Amino acid sequence: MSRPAPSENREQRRVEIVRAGLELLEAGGLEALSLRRLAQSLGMHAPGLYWYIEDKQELIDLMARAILDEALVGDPGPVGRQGWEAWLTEVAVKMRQVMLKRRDGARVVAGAYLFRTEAVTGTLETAMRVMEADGVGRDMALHGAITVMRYTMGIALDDQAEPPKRKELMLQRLESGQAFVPQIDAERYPRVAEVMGRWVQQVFVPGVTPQEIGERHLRQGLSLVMAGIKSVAAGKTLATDRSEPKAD
Amino acid sequence: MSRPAPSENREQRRVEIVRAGLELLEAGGLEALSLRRLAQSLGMHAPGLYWYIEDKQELIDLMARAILDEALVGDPGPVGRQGWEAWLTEVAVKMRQVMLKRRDGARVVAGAYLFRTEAVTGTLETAMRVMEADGVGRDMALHGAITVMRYTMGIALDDQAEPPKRKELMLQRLESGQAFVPQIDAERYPRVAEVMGRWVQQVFVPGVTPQEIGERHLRQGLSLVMAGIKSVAAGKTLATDRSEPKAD
DNA sequence: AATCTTCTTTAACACTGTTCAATTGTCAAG
DNA sequence: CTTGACAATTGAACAGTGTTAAAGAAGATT
Repeated sequence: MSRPAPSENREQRRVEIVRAGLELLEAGGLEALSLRRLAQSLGMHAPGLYWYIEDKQELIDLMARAILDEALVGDPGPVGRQGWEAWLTEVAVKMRQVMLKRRDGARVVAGAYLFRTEAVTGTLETAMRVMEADGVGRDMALHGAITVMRYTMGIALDDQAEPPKRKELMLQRLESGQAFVPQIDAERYPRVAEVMGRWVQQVFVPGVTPQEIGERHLRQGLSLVMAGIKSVAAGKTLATDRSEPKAD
Repeated sequence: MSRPAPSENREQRRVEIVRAGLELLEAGGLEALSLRRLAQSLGMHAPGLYWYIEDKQELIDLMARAILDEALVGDPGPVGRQGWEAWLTEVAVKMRQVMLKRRDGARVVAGAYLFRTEAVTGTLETAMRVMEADGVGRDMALHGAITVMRYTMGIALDDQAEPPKRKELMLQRLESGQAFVPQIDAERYPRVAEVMGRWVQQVFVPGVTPQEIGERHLRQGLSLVMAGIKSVAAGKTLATDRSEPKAD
């Protein structure tokens, strides 16, 4: 009945709440993250949470920050002979990883207005430093780094968007060993059907998890973006351009 | 009391429901999209909707499809001397536009598992056709086109992620003519702060709407991706690589 | 005239986030 | 010791959500 520890620090309890929230998320996805359930898992009742957080939205923001921090905080930047390309790629892969680790993790991060986190800013700064040292222009550097992160977000979201129903159906077809024809009309869309069909084959390569396939896809998309950065930076076609992403 | 028209086609009513849903979305965002409100706007009661849709999720899927169709259906492909680069860019811009037109439109599209829509497949097919004709390899073409779309999704989401609170605060500062220092620690993140500060200035250029700024940003990000595609396609460094995005 | 099918409503269930007043436990001052 | 003040928590309630089950109305079919 009586909570015995009133001397605890508030901030400390806050991170405990966030941690519990993340556990709930990991277990049951976003829809399982209700304040009552969260409170119960902490041995208290829902309204009590409002002493620590303003909103459910604030809780989600904090959770999003925690997720991103897990990937970004303490990153040393490129090590040894590692170029900014390889490093940025690894950072993106790590971001994807921590988001996909939790069910709906990507949605949580996307739902919060995340891109002004301390950790993200730090990573951007590091990226700019090493890119500038490599001859990439200032604006181009920041612009490129932001592009990389946004692309990573987009792809992670898409990775997790697949609703459970469809996932089950896929597994069923896979187990029953069916021919697995992707539902693409080969008559009308021959090119897409052909390539998709070929890609789908590779899902069956044993020993390769869907995780790895998604990661490989991310890496390939990133290689496009990176190549674009280098190519444009070398040609200086964008250098005189004033780029202006959303301000805050 | 009594609905007089029983001879209506079910599919027809379905699209009416979707249209009403989109209107509701446009007016009040995702949180205003409740089944009761939707039913009321159609002159019926919430449970009646379940004769037409399975789920609220299905409704959202249909709405997402409708939004994307608005941007993609009937697109003629590159016209005249327009190259695939310029065309794909316009397609992406249009996608962003129809999503941002509705409040939370991007979130709706992202929430549905959208990337197997007929319209999207058609656009991918067209993209592949023109890109192949320009010497881009098959896999590279599809991969590049998908990358463009995913990046567009990511950026649209970010555009709409800004919570109302923060938007108000920004407007307040803007109106009060304050110095508008972006909350970035210039000591620790000098590069980011410098460039961001410069970018933010441009928000004040009169006659330029936030819409246009966001669009310009999208175009710039896309130019990176496009440059990447061309550069990699020319160098063939990815040609022998087996790219394998998520299968379905 | 009775049955079947297609829609629609009423009532209810189990939830949700959130607010408000009342209540505890703890420590310091009178 | 008692009295407040304060931090932390509870119970009850509100307005709303998606969803289900059963009942009802209207036409078409038999």
